[in-house]
Amino acid sequence: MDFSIYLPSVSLDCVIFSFHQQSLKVILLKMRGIDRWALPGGFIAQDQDLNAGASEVLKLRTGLENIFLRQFHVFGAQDRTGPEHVRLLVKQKILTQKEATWFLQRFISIGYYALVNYEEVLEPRPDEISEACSWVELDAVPQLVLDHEQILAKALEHLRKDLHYQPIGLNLLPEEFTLPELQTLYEKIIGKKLDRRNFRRKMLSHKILIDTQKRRTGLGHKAPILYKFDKTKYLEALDRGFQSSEFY
Amino acid sequence: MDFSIYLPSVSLDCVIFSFHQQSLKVILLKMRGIDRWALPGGFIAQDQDLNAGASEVLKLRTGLENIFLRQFHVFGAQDRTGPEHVRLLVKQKILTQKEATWFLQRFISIGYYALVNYEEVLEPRPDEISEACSWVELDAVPQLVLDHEQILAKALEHLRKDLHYQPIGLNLLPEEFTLPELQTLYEKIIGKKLDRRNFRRKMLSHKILIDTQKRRTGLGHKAPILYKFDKTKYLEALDRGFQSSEFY
DNA sequence: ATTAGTTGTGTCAATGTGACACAAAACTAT
DNA sequence: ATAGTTTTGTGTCACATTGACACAACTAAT
Repeated sequence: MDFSIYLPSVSLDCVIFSFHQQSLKVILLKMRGIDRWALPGGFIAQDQDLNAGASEVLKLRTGLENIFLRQFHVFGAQDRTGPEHVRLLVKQKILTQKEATWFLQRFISIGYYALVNYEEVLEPRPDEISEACSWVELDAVPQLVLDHEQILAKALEHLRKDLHYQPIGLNLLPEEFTLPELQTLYEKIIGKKLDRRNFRRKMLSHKILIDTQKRRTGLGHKAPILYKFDKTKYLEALDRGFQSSEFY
Repeated sequence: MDFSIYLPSVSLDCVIFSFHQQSLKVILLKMRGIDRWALPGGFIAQDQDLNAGASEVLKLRTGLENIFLRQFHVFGAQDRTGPEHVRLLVKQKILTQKEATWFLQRFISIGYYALVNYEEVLEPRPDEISEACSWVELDAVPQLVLDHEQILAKALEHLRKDLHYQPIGLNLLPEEFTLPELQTLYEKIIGKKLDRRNFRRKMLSHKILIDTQKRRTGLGHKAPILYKFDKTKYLEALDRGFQSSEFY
């Protein structure tokens, strides 16, 4: 592997969220030779835009393109990377000496979070230095390498904040979904239960949902209405941001 | 100047805001040999934390320490930097050939914004490749180099958003200030006029202001009350963030 | 003293929020 | 079929917040 095509000192890490079976999940990679997991990451080619680099990482791991992807923070502590793991990988001949030199640099890492549709991701794909790649439930995240736990926590924090301004769900839910499902998504993100009736009222007030006139059956109780997003209005809300009173 | 102490590929730019004579200002540097201005920026030493690097830039330009400073975005377009200006500086012998090599790298730039008290900044200080450094009114910003206009615009956008969650003013206003002054600050940031009475009501409801029992006189009209921030509550509000209803 | 310009306080209607109750629908077990 | 279980859709009501105002009080200049 030739790393000279990449910008030195700069890496990026992606927190890839999805929502499946009523729980929030992220993609993690199991590192070789160490009992720790990591966020999928990568580097930026010399001739590549930063955001394009992030898209590439995403494509590599999920096979998806044109996904909701957002920069949220740069992690730049001087001691955020450590040589131990790299040395181990050399000893186990997973990395060559030359490759190790690259990884032993000091990196700052640009954190991105992505929102993807679980169903559309066929099989998360690992890279050279990891032996597995899979979806992990947010409240069952194992020990991570380096500062990746901080990165994950910060991503969630930003996602939570962004919820105040923006609609969410288009990228995380299937084409059609019920309001209770959307509510669960919100609850998982903000970490607390919401009142059904108030949630419905507020959500419908945004006028970004379309009643498909269909219902989800087979659940052993009253069949909830299937909605889909009004994409035009959704995207409009996404960059205009909703609510906010006279000033804040 | 020896640049080998710095991390390659990485630079940072600071949008330093202050509020003076009822208007928002930023510090800009007049570039040598070209009729353009730039945001104060810098690089990160190999053994320095990223945020420490930003603090250092701030200290260098304003003389201030412990200032409100926040990362807001990374600018990483492949073509965001250009060789023309650097070549000119070499021709004019402002930069040596070796120094030029450093500047001709591709950089990603981490954007920071800072909020400082105008009064406490003695005299903004220029660097080697700039001939002047001064406060410029936000609506009188001249042509800037590279993508600095975008950086400035994005900084303002973030400042505006952050206003929704956070108190502001402690870093921008003098120790004591009047409510109309605070209101003008808000108006300049969000770019529109606010209703005096509603502004006062909302601001006081946050309970972060202390009535100093003094008034500002000499204005030719009713003397407004001087307030100061309750620092404890202010800082608490800063990291807890105020308002936000049941979910968003 | 009068005037001009602003500030502090208060009111009121409209809207939004939080806390609830109840009936309707779909499946299950009998 | 019928009754029971569960969860959904709808609606109400008190309370808080918001946006749009009117008025009196105060300071300096004339």
